[in-house]
Amino acid sequence: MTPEPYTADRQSPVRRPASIKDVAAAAGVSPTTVSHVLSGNRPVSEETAARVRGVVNRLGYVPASLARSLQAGSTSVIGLLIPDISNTFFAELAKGAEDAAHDLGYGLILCNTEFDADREDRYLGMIRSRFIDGMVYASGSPPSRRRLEALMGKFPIALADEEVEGLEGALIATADHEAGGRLVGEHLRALGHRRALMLTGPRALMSGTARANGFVRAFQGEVVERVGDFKEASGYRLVAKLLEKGGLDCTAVFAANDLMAFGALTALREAGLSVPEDISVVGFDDIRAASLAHPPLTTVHQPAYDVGRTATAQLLQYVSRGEVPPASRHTLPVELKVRGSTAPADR
Amino acid sequence: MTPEPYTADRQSPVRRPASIKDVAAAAGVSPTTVSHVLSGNRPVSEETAARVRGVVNRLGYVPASLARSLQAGSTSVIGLLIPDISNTFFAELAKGAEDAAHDLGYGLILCNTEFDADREDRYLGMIRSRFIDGMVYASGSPPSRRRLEALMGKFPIALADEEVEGLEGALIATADHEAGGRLVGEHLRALGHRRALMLTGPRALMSGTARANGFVRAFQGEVVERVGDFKEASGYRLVAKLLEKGGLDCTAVFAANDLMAFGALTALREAGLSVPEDISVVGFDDIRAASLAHPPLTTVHQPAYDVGRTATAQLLQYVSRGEVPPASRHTLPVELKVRGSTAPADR
DNA sequence: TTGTAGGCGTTATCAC
DNA sequence: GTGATAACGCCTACAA
Repeated sequence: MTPEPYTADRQSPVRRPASIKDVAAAAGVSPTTVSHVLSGNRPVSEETAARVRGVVNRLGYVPASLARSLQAGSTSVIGLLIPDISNTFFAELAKGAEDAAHDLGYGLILCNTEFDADREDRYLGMIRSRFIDGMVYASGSPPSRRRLEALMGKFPIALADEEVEGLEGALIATADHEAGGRLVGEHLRALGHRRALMLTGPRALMSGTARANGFVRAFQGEVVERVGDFKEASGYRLVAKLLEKGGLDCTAVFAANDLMAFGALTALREAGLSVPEDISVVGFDDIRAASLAHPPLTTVHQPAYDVGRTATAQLLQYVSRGEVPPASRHTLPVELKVRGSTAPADR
Repeated sequence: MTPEPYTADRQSPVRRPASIKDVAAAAGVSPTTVSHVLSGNRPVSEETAARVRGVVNRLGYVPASLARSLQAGSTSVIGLLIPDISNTFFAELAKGAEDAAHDLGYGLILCNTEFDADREDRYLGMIRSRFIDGMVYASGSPPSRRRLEALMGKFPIALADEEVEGLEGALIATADHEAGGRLVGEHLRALGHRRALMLTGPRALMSGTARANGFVRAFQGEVVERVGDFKEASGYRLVAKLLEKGGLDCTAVFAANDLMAFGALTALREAGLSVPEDISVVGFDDIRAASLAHPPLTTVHQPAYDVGRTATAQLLQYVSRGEVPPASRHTLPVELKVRGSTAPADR
């Protein structure tokens, strides 16, 4: 780099953008004044201000946010960590988070991990290196727990829709998973089901445990459990494997989320079983495709948008004051959506 | 703020994070040495290095990315602008972009605009203020064109899956929209349809124009056109309104994307029409819900992941050299997925 | 093998 | 109403 700023003007090499000094020099004032014209932080004579604004426009000057943030000690940007961007449940959650952030003048960065620990690490690095001021954590890859633990307390983090086992003292906003499980249990029991297959998510997640507890308690029947990973493929695989080994021996399936329920649906269909005549299927989340599917999926509606919005608003309340958030919990109500995938167990 | 860094140790106020100076002082070396121990940019005696690393761990030192970026002149982060995060088409595109970015050591920020011009502006501001090194633009809100035009050429921007009318000299990666339209036209014609309703996206988008051109040319029948906005609700509204006014007078509907096709499906069902018996429906994109829906939707499969990946890889090729990308175009193949929502037009 | 000094672009403090 | 100066935290010539 030569010390002459405005020399290189060929094609490709990006010209060095104008800095506040360039503007000041061109306007015949000090950088201080330029800064104040732009921020309005102190009075500037109208004449000077007009001249400065002219130069700003002519040079296309835009303050470097990096320098500004470095000096301010914060970036006014937070992150939202989610495991699977193509699950529309998280998309809705993200919308809530985005709206809450924008309301308070913060930017929101969406961080998608694909359930990948390395990727999660990379994104968490953004908060450790203070590229972002805080993080809403809506992911749930189990191996991340220890890392999370080390981070919380040092950096502003809020948990959305998910709790991590053993992690306490956190700021948490979740749906009422236990109630959701209970609603499903009661529904299936009322339909006469007495033996159900439960497809869960990874063990370390409290949301899953809470759902399972609520379900088992209310169902009061036999429950076969299989552990999956929230992906459609795992719902398919678990059911297909049981089918191979001589049948499900159940009249109902309760999947940890709608995606896994879709996988189960496909496996059942391929095995020649009809839903809900031969077997009932229930999901969790109530994503858009649930009502579109055939048959329309009975599922538990989670207020995804509100969960995202609440977690983010809570977090920002502390971030904006430069404080680490205290423990606090917000539990949002859920609702059972009875659709076409469940029916009485009399055959 | 008192000048003593390590005093405040109460509860909430976040303690000032350790800086390179703190580490240097604690290890009895200069900041330069700490920097080099961490970067490996010049040899450091093993003894010193070990001591420094010890202090780094003890203090939990993480270099401030802002300061690093300010000095380096780039952040190694790029953005991806999309209009609708809950459309899984964009989710897939984002995955491709994310993979390409990570492969080259770049971070990717997902920017969701909800088709909102203000929000798009905010996010484009990140590139003007150099918070990010470049942007993959996969949005398509028409009013943004003038802004985009001003930005391209000054900042590294690539267009993914979308071209904006009149915007030339850009780096572009899209699916073959025209071929997609043609495939649909041929398919419907072969089924005996002669009069079709075409639900388009906003006019300013070239992708829609290309699809329409391909369709009209291959269909060789009468085409009624209605302009929508890519949202499910608009597909519903347009069809419902025509139905109210005395029927569609068409045997087939070609929607600009799957979401609008779903909306059309709902409106038709509510009017007591069956698909495909009474009327055929075709979408575009082939999102996950398309094959799940009832009936499964005939649609054009776009290689969303590859579009995102290609656009991003192309962009980064120039960003990493500090160059503004030249004009170039990559057109990716599409594929017609014939499913249950289309049938012969003989009734 | 290590240290000193300057600069990245801003804003806050202090002085006039 | 306006300016000089320092500081945010880092990297990297240049020097020893």
